[in-house]
Amino acid sequence: MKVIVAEDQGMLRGALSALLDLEDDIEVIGQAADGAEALEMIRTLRPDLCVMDIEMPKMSGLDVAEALQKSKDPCGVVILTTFSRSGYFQRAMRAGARGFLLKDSPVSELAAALRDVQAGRRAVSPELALTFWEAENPLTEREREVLKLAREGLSSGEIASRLFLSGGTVRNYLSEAIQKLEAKNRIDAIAAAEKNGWLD
Amino acid sequence: MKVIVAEDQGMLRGALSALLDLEDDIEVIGQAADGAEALEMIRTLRPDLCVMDIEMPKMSGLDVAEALQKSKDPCGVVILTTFSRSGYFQRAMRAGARGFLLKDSPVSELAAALRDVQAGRRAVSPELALTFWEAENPLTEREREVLKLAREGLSSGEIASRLFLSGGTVRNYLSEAIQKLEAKNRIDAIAAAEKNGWLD
DNA sequence: GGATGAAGGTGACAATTGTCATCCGGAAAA
DNA sequence: TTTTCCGGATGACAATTGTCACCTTCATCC
Repeated sequence: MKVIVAEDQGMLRGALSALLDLEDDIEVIGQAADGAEALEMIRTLRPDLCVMDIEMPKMSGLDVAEALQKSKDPCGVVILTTFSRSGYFQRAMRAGARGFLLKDSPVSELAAALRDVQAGRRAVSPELALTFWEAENPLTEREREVLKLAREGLSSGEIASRLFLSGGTVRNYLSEAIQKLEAKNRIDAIAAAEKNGWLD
Repeated sequence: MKVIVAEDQGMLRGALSALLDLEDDIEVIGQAADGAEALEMIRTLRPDLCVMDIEMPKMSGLDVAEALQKSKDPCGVVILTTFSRSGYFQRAMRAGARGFLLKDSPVSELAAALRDVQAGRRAVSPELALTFWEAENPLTEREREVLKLAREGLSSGEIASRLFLSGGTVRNYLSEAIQKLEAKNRIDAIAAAEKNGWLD
């Protein structure tokens, strides 16, 4: 089967490609260093599968999966990620990903996952099956937006003018987010949201 | 030459070990998933070199390098890291590391670096040579300590009682840190310090 | 000894942040 | 149509955070 490897960290991308290529039934026909490049490559090279990192520049792996789904591209997606965050997993499943495994698994498991997916089965790291039951993202669009700007170190006032709101409203959203996440202040809230993959 | 690979992310650790082992002159005699395990392994297996990640559980790669230096262990250290942070680089050099490269380099470069170091030369990613000239950590011990607690989402008051200081003093340290780092507030300061590897 | 300066420590004050009660407008239910 | 509900929005208030001018201690240099 023909696969593409999309992963921004050069060493892992190269190592993974080399090892997968050693397998008799797998041929790596392309390597992408960011999401946009991956999408482009899938559309021109038409691989059977794509091994996709989530955290990448330009477009995240999840963005790419969603784009493929929208354009009804037949290329199967196997997500490969460092973090077992419930938000990531849920979004990946909704975006039609057929495999989801952690970068902690050995390469042999990745190869096995590729074969499973190619055969029409799903492949999910056991650690992640549990994640399925975890909480949904409790933040509204607005709250997420404000929290993301706060993460960049902006003050409430700056966030307000960036979003054309009053300062009070911004503080209000932050306050709601803090309570929903059971945090003590905005820093705590940012950490809590990130841990679950609820920002981005 | 006999080497050990210390890296917490399973997939990269396995892939790297497999590929290095394919080289005629390199033999991977051990793999460690955290710093403590790496140190233990170096002392019992006595490899020529160790490929060492920085961010690992229990002991960071830099902690291990420092421990080896203190005990005058002859094992050479090649640091392998995601981030080009000046603080990391400077600390690694002081700890006697002989190689320092980014996880963006291809595996072939890692193999070349191992040979260079084994031959008594240094091996440093070109991106990092510049880093040598970058700013030293401007934060005092106290400021770093306070900033690290702030990063966990603690309020000034909580930090104060944790360190047996008055609230005012803590705010004072944070204020100094904010100014030294040219940040707008504590969140910004935390981000700036982390970017340079000045916390930990 | 006395001057100098660096690092740690303090409280007063101003600015920013977090909380709350409340308001508004549109969609869904009655 | 009226009612109810809910997300979005607001300003008043209190708590927390950031700044500043000023002490203290202790080592260093004349």
